[in-house]
Amino acid sequence: MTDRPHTGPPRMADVATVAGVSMKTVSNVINGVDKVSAPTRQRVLSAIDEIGYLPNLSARNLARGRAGVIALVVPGLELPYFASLAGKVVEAAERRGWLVLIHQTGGDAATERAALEGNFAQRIDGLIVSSQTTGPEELAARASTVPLVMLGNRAFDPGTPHVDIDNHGAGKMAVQHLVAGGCRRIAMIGASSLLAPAPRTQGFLEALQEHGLPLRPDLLRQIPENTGDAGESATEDLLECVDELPDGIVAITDWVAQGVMRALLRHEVRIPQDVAVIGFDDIPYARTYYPSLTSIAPDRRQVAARALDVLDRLISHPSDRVEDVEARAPLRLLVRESTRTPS
Amino acid sequence: MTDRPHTGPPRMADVATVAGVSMKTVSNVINGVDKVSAPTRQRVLSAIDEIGYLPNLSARNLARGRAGVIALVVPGLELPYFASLAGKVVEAAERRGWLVLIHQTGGDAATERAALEGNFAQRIDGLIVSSQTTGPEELAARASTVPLVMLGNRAFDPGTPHVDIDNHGAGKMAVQHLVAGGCRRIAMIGASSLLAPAPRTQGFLEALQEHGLPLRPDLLRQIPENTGDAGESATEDLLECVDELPDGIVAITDWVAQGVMRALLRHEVRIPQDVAVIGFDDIPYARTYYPSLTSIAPDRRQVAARALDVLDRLISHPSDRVEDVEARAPLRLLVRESTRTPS
DNA sequence: CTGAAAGCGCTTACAG
DNA sequence: CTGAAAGCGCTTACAG
Repeated sequence: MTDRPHTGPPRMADVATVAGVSMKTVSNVINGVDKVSAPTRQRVLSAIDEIGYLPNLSARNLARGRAGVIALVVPGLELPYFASLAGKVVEAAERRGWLVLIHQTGGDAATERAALEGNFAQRIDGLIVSSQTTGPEELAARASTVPLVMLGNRAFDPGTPHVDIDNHGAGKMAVQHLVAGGCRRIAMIGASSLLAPAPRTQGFLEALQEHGLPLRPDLLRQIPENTGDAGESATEDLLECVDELPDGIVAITDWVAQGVMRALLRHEVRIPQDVAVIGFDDIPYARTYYPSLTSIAPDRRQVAARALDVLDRLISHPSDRVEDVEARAPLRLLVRESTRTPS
Repeated sequence: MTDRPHTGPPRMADVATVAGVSMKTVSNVINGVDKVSAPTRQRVLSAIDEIGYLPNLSARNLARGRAGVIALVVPGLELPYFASLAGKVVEAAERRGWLVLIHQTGGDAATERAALEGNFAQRIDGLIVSSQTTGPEELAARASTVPLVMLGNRAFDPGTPHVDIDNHGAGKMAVQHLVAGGCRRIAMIGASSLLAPAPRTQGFLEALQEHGLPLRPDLLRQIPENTGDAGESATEDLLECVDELPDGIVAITDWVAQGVMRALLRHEVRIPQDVAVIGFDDIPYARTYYPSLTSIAPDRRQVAARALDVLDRLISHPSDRVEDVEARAPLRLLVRESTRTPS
């Protein structure tokens, strides 16, 4: 052990002493700024290893004028979808040297607005927001200049950096899968208004048409919020009001789908024999429901990685044109017990 | 707007200028160290408000010799139990001025060991570990001196700071609830070995005895890991091997309970009419299963708050006696559809 | 209570 | 490529 005239954890100066170089060189090796000759580089790396040096990020960030922290704003980690997403974001951020401040709004609009403005207990360098309630209006009203990336399936103005999935395609994909399994009367729980159909509903409608299936307005149900409870009561309602049962149900999210399945099971409707059910998001528990739930979802790891790519870019080059900073994650269909496969 | 000879976000020096005091006084007001006269204090607070000052935590932490970061080590945010726990820890930490580095081990033993040693990409001031796999042996082998608080239902050596629930009491409570609902043949999925029963199993056994119910070894099932799959196959096994069905099942976790319910439903066993099911943890989705799951769990907010109390203490007073740093969170029984209530 | 100043451990022009 | 030094924005003895 080389003795250092210093108590406490090793500092960059200690590395420099051990390696017999200047701090500048150590810094160069660590941050890969200037070129360092291979042998020098090796000596520095050995010294780092020998004394167990770990950069002091407080000092680094102070010198760089950064916080080293990005915030992830979600309704809450109680919701498996956001929890899983947060896990992927944390991982992707760790790889890029960011620390993630997870901020839970509890779905509260005021809390969310404050978060959009970057009002946290600490300074942050950037912001990722995944929310059901933030839309174009809220974003237009934003005053903060903290770089922001939106996540999720809301429609945004063209100028908003966001990572999204192909919702139109997802809606089509759901119908196609149900039709392939033999469904002909397909309902949608959590559809948007037909007057201004959201992309997923649009895809749903388009696929019906492509397969020559009639549009039955009474099988399209709007719900006040995308929760299990809302899905359950909408399905109860559907079961009572409709003269003939649907043979397939597209639920706007997996969570809603679970409510749908609860209602069906309570009415002793068999899944998928009587009614097939498909959701979106692939929440962790979709695969452990009974029956397990077929779902359409992007690879969340990819969503997180793209969001961080975009955010990194916005932080490093604030002047980048926003048109370039949209990204779409590819979709996967995860077939499980709640739907029939083509025979 | 007061003009400042400075670009970038306002600094403490700017607050001092505006308030007409020294930086020391501003610091005193913010950190509440020395007494500051009420009028001075007011002037400082107004100045902070006026120029929108937010302390630079990198600078503060650098000066204090802290990282300002604690790590939370969990298997993964895909698991609703740990996700929910992480949410509570993040909230409790935010209130105390800590930033939480969430580290997911994926259940990997080597990754977990590295985390126990505090080997992260960044320096941390303390560590909270919630894990199914870390036990007394791993902790005894620990070399790091980074303050650590363990969370969860494992048995630890007396010297380990940890926040726990009364597992023995939880086991008893589960049986008592089932018995109150009329159950007489009670099984346990995820029991520990009878040779060295863990507290929860012990409580289970004790409660059986207190109610004069015989111990039926074939109704006690060990499982390799606490997952839905393991619970499902153990229950399948139980249903096939046993001559008479149990009328109540205690599952070691809610996740396991879900597997139990899957197996029961598949065999067209009615819940709770034929078999009542109770789990532990109150994972977010327990209440949306069909049938919704009765569960015993602590208030996770309290668990998180206590863990941070303990960790705060360990960080501030490293010499504190460890006997003082254990904490137990009170239990709640959440009665739902999967069990019968006393008639 | 207040002020001037050193120091935390980095990064980064700047001069060699 | 290297070195000496200023500066990031705080905290905290220290002298008043």
